[in-house]
Amino acid sequence: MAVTLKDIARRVGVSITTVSRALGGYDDVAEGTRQRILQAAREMGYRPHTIAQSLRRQRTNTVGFIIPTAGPRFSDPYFTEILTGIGNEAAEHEFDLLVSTRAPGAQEQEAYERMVGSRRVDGLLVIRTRCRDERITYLVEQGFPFVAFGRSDLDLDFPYVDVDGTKGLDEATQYLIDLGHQRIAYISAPPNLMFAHYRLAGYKRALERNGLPVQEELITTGRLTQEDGYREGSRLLTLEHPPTAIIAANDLMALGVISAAQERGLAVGRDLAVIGFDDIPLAEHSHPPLTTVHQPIYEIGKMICRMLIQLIKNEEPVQRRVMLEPALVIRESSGGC
Amino acid sequence: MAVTLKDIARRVGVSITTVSRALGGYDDVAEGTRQRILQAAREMGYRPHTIAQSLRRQRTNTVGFIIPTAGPRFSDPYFTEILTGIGNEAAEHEFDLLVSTRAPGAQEQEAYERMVGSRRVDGLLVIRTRCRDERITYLVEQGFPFVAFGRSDLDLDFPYVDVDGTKGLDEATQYLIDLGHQRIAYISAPPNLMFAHYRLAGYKRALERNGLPVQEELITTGRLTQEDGYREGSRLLTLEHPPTAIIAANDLMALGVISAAQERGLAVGRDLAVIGFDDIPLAEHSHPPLTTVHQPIYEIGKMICRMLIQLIKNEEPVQRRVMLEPALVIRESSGGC
DNA sequence: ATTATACTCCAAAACGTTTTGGAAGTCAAG
DNA sequence: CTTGACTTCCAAAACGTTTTGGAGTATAAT
Repeated sequence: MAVTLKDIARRVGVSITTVSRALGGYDDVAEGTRQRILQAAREMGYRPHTIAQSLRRQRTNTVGFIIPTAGPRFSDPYFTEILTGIGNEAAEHEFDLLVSTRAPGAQEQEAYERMVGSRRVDGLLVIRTRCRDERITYLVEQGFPFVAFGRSDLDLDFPYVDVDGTKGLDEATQYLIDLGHQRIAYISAPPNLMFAHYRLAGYKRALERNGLPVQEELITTGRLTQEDGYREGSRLLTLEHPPTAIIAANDLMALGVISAAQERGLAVGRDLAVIGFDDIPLAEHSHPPLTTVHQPIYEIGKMICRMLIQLIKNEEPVQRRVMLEPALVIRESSGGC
Repeated sequence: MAVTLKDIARRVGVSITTVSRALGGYDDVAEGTRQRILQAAREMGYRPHTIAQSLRRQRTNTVGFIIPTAGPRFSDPYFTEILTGIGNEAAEHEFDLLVSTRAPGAQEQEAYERMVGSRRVDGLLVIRTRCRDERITYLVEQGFPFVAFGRSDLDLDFPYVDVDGTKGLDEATQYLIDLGHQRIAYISAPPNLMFAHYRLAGYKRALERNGLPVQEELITTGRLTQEDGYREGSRLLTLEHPPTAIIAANDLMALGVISAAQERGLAVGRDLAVIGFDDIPLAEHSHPPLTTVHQPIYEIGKMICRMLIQLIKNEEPVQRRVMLEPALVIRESSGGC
């Protein structure tokens, strides 16, 4: 059986209270007693019973994270990276991480209600914010602590971190225009995702600023998978007047585009420029290496987790809205280097 | 404030016990009373306090999963997929999932001790078993329920699921030999990983069976990243007598090899055959599509999670050792189709 | 010698459940 | 009218902590 405060108390010949206070570092226990207690605890291999602590303190020291998956064979490396960030930061603060994996929809909403209602976690992390995001409405309504990765179109005040996707796509587009490209296609993200709009806006803004037409036939949408990138890339390349450059809303789709181009015998970087977004590790070692808009995914994971924990502990006034600058990382897939 | 059994009891005019029993579905509460209680619970939005339940029942209904990461920018899609499997299966059984992310080493061991000692989880999932795996020794020693993905070289009896890597690599190698390849290189995994040995053994077995020499210069090792695949691939291709085929211990490295080959102007599938292992979704849509040894990662995640939950509930006699057959998926990267 | 001040300690309550071991009440059978 | 068997209910203990509000004792100040 696991050893409890009671066991230590009995062995040292002292009350449970005193053991608790000695271990808790309070100064109302004599130095000698404290030593005997610490020693006994060590010898007996005492570990506090987290569940009991949580119940009593009304604090679980746990953050929740519901990963919005897309089907069973879901394997976006993006999520591993952000999860690593979140997990490592949580560990640093001695917080645990409760994870759920649910595809967006009713079951996902239920998962949120479960986590909030059952009081298993002190706060939640929301990623990939959506238009009229019900998760956010719900959490704000419940007054439940959370931090989001991504802004919202709801008129609600909540803490978030985001990357300026408009700027990122503007820069990427401008870079291609500067290289002389006139027909630049864009594979956008599902329109219910907030970032889809920001990035699309950046693309359009750059075109317009340079007096280039925004052509509907060059704008398409994919579900952020490599497969969709491949499919949409193929479509674009078989257009009567195919684009000379393709930007994808994320790296995975950009990699799909590269496959599509290579299958057609095009040399990516020479015959066709390709740019992605995210800068997942895969991007650096693709062939050719992918030009992409870098966002510090791991750091963002750490950051939102840190902010949430601050919020929970209501420590120092948290910076509630963090906007990060993306950076265009130029590699070979865009040519011109 | 959250509503408790006490609140319902007061409102319905009945004891806490009765409320608990009504909600728990016991048959010692009158039908009328039960209805009034259920109704009140619904109206008041009652949600059981999981922590309190756990404390009382001495069961957390939570499984733990410590992801062995490799550095901050860790983003192996393999882990997202297995996590999705685990998470979805857990949800089906109304179990929660507590995740930690730790690089192998002292901190990882501590994470295990924390999870076990603090009694926050009812069982653990161990993946990527290692030689003389301390995690396994520890868990067996503690008598703590767990299920592993991967066998062990320890003389211990524990439940696991594994894929026959020897067979997988044997088949892959044989396939290349049948295509006429004589110089087949192999990029192995870090030797502390159990699967590294099984796969390597399969490679050697096939060579020997066919009377081909096992050449040290054609066997190398990478840390399972695309980067290492690229590096080792480059090295192999600049050998005086370069191989005509390269097998990598996982898909990510195989993708790195493809990059290395293409950079040298080799047409993968024609000038060089490449085969991976895992069959991550990325493999299907690379260019050219990657021939690889398929293992059902998502299903394995579900399976080990299901087995663990059975173990915890000590339901039906669990099948303790599951060995899955891998299947060679032939795509273009290996040529010959 | 009294009072004040530290210093150590602890009993008991509380967190929200589940479970045990009856206590009432009702009803049919003897 | 008793007895026994059901049915329906509940008080209290327990799970392992933390925290509150003192109690007791020794020491210092008056």
